[in-house]
Amino acid sequence: MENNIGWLLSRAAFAWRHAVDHYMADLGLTQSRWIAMLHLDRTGEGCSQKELAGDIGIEQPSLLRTLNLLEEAGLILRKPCPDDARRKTLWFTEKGRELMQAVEARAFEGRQQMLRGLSDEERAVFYVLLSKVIDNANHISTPENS
Amino acid sequence: MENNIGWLLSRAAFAWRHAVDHYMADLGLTQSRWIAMLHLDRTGEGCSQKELAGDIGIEQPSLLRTLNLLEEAGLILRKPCPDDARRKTLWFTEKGRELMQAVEARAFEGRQQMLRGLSDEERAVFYVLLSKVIDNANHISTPENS
DNA sequence: TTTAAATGATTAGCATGCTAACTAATTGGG
DNA sequence: CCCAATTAGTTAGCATGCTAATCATTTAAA
Repeated sequence: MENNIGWLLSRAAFAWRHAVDHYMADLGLTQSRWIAMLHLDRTGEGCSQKELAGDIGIEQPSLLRTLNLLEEAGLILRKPCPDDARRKTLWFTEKGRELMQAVEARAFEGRQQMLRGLSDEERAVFYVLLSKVIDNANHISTPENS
Repeated sequence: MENNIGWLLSRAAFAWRHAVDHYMADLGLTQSRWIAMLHLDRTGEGCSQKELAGDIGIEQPSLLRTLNLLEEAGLILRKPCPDDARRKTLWFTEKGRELMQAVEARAFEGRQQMLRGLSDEERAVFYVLLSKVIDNANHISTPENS
């Protein structure tokens, strides 16, 4: 029933988030938070909020709320940027850096669970299909022509 | 990069919703609203809020907010159920029923756009993959073992 | 029959994502 | 050199989904 694919897609995304949250629960992290942490590690400490938001693929205000919570939780720090007074740079606290190990492990574990029963080939196909849908969506708002 | 599938999944779902909203914009309906309307049509007028929520696959409070908005917009009505004073039955208004035609057409159009470039076979595979992921997610909360 | 358990609707509040609009700081063009 | 345009961060508020808890009604058990 292809007229349910859109709905199925949103349910799958929700289910995935829910499942991963389950894996992270005892670390006290929700998905948006550990995603922000993983990306901060990948992008590199000292980056700006805008850079991090860009790398994650969300808008600045969306990230900002999450960063506030991570900062309150004592996992990250914001420091002024010496070169540009508008910018703030992002850093892990000791506590935050220690948590990363566990986060990485849980993320891996959760991902394996969610993709259980899918062959390597199926995973690759899944990746491609999702990319195509996203691409189609991105080419929708602009046209207006035809 | 299979370690991005989860993320890609959530982005695809978001992109889909966004794109469909774009198609429905001039009808003044957001996704949750037209989904509720399509399902009310499918489930059948006179059903209870609980039934409709179950058919859509969301929780009652999630649906309730949407129904309030649809009612305010004059598209649906809630009537008391003669058999059971706890229940309320759901009905389209004239205006709501008329809108359905357009909604159906737009939903079809949007879906085709989002699945553009995917063969029938790919669509089928996509459906199966999404179902598997959802199934995996549903079997995660329970274990706690091993 | 009288009271406890179950059920439908609601309310309250969390977790995300977004866009729009505002502030402060930097950059660039005249 | 000064004011306009751009940029980073932030605030405000919408759109969804959820769980937990409350209220009223119905059902079931003692």
